[in-house]
Amino acid sequence: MSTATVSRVLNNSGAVKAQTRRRVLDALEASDYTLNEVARSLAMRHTKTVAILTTDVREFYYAHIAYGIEQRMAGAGYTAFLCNTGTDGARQAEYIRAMLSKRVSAMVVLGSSMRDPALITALIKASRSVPIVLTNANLAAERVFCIERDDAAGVRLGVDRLHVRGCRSVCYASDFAFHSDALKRQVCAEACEQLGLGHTAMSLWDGAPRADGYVCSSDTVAAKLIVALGAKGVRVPADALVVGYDNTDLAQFTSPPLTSVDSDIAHQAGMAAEMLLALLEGETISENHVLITPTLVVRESA
Amino acid sequence: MSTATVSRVLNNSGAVKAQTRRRVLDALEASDYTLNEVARSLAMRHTKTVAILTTDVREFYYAHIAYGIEQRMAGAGYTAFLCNTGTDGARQAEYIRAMLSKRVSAMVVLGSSMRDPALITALIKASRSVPIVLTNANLAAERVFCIERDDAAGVRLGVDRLHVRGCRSVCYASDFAFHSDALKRQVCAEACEQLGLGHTAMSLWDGAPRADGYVCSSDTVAAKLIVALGAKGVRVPADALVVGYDNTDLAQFTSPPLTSVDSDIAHQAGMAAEMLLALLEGETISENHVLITPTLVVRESA
DNA sequence: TTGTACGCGTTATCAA
DNA sequence: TTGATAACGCGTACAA
Repeated sequence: MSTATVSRVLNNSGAVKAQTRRRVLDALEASDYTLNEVARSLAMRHTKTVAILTTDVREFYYAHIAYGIEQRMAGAGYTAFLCNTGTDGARQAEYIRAMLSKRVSAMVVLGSSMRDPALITALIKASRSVPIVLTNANLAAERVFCIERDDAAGVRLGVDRLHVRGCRSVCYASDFAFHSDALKRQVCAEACEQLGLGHTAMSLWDGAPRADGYVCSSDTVAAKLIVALGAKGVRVPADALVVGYDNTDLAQFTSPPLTSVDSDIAHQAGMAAEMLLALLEGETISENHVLITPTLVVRESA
Repeated sequence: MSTATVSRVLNNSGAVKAQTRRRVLDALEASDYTLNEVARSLAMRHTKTVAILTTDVREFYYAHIAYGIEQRMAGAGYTAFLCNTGTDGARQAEYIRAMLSKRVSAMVVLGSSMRDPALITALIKASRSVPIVLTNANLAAERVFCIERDDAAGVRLGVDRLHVRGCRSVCYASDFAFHSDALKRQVCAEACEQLGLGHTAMSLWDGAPRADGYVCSSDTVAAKLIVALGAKGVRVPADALVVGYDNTDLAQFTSPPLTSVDSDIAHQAGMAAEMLLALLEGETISENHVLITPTLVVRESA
């Protein structure tokens, strides 16, 4: 009963006589022994863990992606660390260093604006030692892989819908909480111009400018907008049309229910996980930037 | 430059000459060295990690608690594992064993029905080696600590409100997705009886029985109910009153906005984290069952 | 103030 | 088929 033999039965590695195997198994049972993964990790030089970094899991969108990734990785024998980094670059870099110290096998970061230099340098430094996948973010670096939903296409879907329904002027409504807002807003303006539509943008807190169609940055914004509009006597969809974004549960519960851009979160999480797994298998993937095309789910608000 | 000296500057332990310290620091800088926490963990026999086990982070409630716990623990130097266990006891037990192998310093499990024997035995076995805190769950065991919101009080708050507003018959509405439903339903019935109110219960899918007041198991259920009621020509709050539960973001966006039972999630997460921390400090806490008293946030639906 | 040497619980190599 | 034994990278007595 040497440690070597025990290790062999635990890992089904090497050859061991059926009789001794039984003996070991029994002894293990009796002594409520639990394998020490940290020792194993040290010896094997890998931990079978992934770091999930998000600004805030309380966000519907991130909670769903985090869930999808954790589940898929768990199926492959990996365990997930959860990091709520907030939006401060220094803090995010701190988390990244911590995860590197923990020797995670890979990292995935959900939807951070890639603007803060502290974050960026930490990320590309990290990319030298572990595979990194970004979702809803874009960073051009050799060994970091990005999965983005195609927000340009998503916004265009919304504008087209408003156009088809006869709107004359559309407004991009947002609380500008996310880095994706800048792009969306711009795309919205361009699409309107192409279609000959009037265009404005608003922050929710500014009070609504006059428009007969609204493309919102999220369902939450859309819901708030409908309430705000209602308070001014503007009824949806009779007087104005509203398109939400993300097609969350909320879209079913507003009145009227929201027409919303759906970006297939589950699919996105799945892609991220598969990419992670492929990278961990050592596969070399050539395309390090994939775009997810959204669809429009039509309900009553537009 | 021996490993011992390096270790000393890294941990500020022992005495080391300022000059050598500088020399070590410079060398570290130059060689982009990253401390190996797994080796340290093995040597120190603790990992500074907590396991957060939840059935599903996509649930608003659990995402918020997980967030709160992760943040507080991170502040204390701990890292969090995220486990989406689902509701199957065997699978939950599997996750618990895995976390034990990873040598987590503590575990917190969010809102699982403590009915499955596989879960229970795994949990009390685990409690022999690490501190365990349960939130929204109840398990009488020596070294397991529970934090529960007082659902009895919460439901009573709702029923009282309906009573005060003049309802004659109330219905407990739920999709019966959670283990807490059984208790809530029963409490609702008792409260109604005490007040001389008619009482029924319904699953959302059964079609609404006739009542002029509804206490719901969640805001989501309340939102669905309002829509279903509307389809039958029953207007809220004119024809019937509806009370939601959890006071989530959703409560602001339904029409009418929901009166909802608020259980102060942030507070609950805070308590869980503090308790965890106290336990990790080796403090012996006598009361292993604390109840959080909810309040009623009044809006327009009741 | 610094360095040497051992232990933490595994896996892996090599003899037996 | 099995058992010593050397890593893995860190803290830490203990000695220098």
